[in-house]
Amino acid sequence: MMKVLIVEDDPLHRSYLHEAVNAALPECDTVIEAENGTVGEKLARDHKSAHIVMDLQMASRNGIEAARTIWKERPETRILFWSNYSDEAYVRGVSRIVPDGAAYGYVLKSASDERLKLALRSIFIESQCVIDREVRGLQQKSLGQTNGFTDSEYEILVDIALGLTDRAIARRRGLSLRSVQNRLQQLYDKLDVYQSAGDDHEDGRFNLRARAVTVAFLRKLLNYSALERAEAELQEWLEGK
Amino acid sequence: MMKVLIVEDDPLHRSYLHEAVNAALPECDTVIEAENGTVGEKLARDHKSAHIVMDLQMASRNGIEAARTIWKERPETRILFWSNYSDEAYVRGVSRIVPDGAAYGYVLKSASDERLKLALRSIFIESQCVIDREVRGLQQKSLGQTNGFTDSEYEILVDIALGLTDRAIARRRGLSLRSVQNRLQQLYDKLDVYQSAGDDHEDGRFNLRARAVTVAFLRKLLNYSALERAEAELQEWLEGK
DNA sequence: CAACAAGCTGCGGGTTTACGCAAGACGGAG
DNA sequence: CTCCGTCTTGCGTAAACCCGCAGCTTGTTG
Repeated sequence: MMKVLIVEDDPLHRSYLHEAVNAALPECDTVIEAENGTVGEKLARDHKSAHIVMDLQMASRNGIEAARTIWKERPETRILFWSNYSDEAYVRGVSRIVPDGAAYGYVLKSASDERLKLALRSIFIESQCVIDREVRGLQQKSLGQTNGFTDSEYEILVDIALGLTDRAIARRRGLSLRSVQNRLQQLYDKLDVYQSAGDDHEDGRFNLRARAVTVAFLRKLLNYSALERAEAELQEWLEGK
Repeated sequence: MMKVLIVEDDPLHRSYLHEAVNAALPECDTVIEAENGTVGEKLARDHKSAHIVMDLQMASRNGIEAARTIWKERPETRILFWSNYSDEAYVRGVSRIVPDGAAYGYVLKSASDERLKLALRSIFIESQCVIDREVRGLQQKSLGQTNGFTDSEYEILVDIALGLTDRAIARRRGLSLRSVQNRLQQLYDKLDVYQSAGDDHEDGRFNLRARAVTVAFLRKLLNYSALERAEAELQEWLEGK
């Protein structure tokens, strides 16, 4: 006897998931559906669901936000994230909110039926973590600093993406002005903002700060949902003086 | 006797479209499918298709790019854009590439079956333009300057989003440095970058340039695909000295 | 403990931005 | 033709940004 909650805003994908759950989990007797994050949170609370399949990238409230509040209330909830993309921004976002020892999964929508069903069983029955191969790669790269970004660099990146000044960042992160600028330089380095800047002549130069943000976007280090979340956090911080 | 080409990367949506086309257009005897923009372009060329349903936002080559090259080769092609979102960036992108007098449509994926079928018939049979109500609103707002952005403002926005310096923009657009900065100020005005900057104390100020880009992103004036296109154009311009 | 890498911080200066002020240029309304 | 609004441009200034140099604090390793 098991209950599964599906949070996904595309009706086609939702019904596909519904079928997949039925096929993969005969022991599941109830499937409920939510068409966005807000409803998802509410249903999770009402039904005390312990098994959730969650889309990232929904209009009303994205999957990461929803998962965060759900996990905050009930950290043992098992969540399978089912996403179109493997942007580093998503991967980072998810791995930042997963509670210690929680079982979760990250499967791409492009995965085969078979893989999806396997993941469903592994996570919901066996309480194992299942991370899509492709996603795994990113995770490795971003945690091991080889060619990846440390948390502090990522933090700085987000801050300039939000449009904060050096001074504001310094205040927010409790650093001196110079330290902030140091981190910026590291960031510029890693993002290769210089090469594209210099080219050959010192002709068409870039504004490093703005360019860094763009490059990060193009490399999927940032995306809309990450920005949205960061902006919300920023507003929160601004309230708290 | 009619041929329809479907360009869409999500298999679920693709087969849904296939069915919808069959149901709405009995006079259509052949339906071909492409799973990304690159393949789409090729098939369109090979089959000389005059009727296309096109997703925006695909991994390999996005719908706007594909549509552009297709229309360049055969401007009388009828294209129905079928998209998840109505970002201003998409709407603007589409309306920039549609040839004079061409029949095209823009329908959201959230539209009902009925509306999709109606749009298919209107465009492919009657050669009429069909624009989703919601999208229409944006279009109006963005062309009429009320509360919207002029082309020159939008141009500047893209340029700073790309990370160009004032000087570089001036060269690229054939303006003086000061003119560029004027336009920037207009832009900052319209994007309301000041209010959020000043707040109450002149304490936590924003970097206007970076902030403008973020705000534009959050308001869907820009999105990944627009950035991608702009970046490609920029590189092209850099080549041409 | 000594040695060393990594990160924080202040100082100083060259460059880029943001923007007020004001003088032309252009185009439509009266 | 004249008046007026919009757009462009130059000049000048205060602020913000980019960054090399150098002194300090840490945590790590032999």
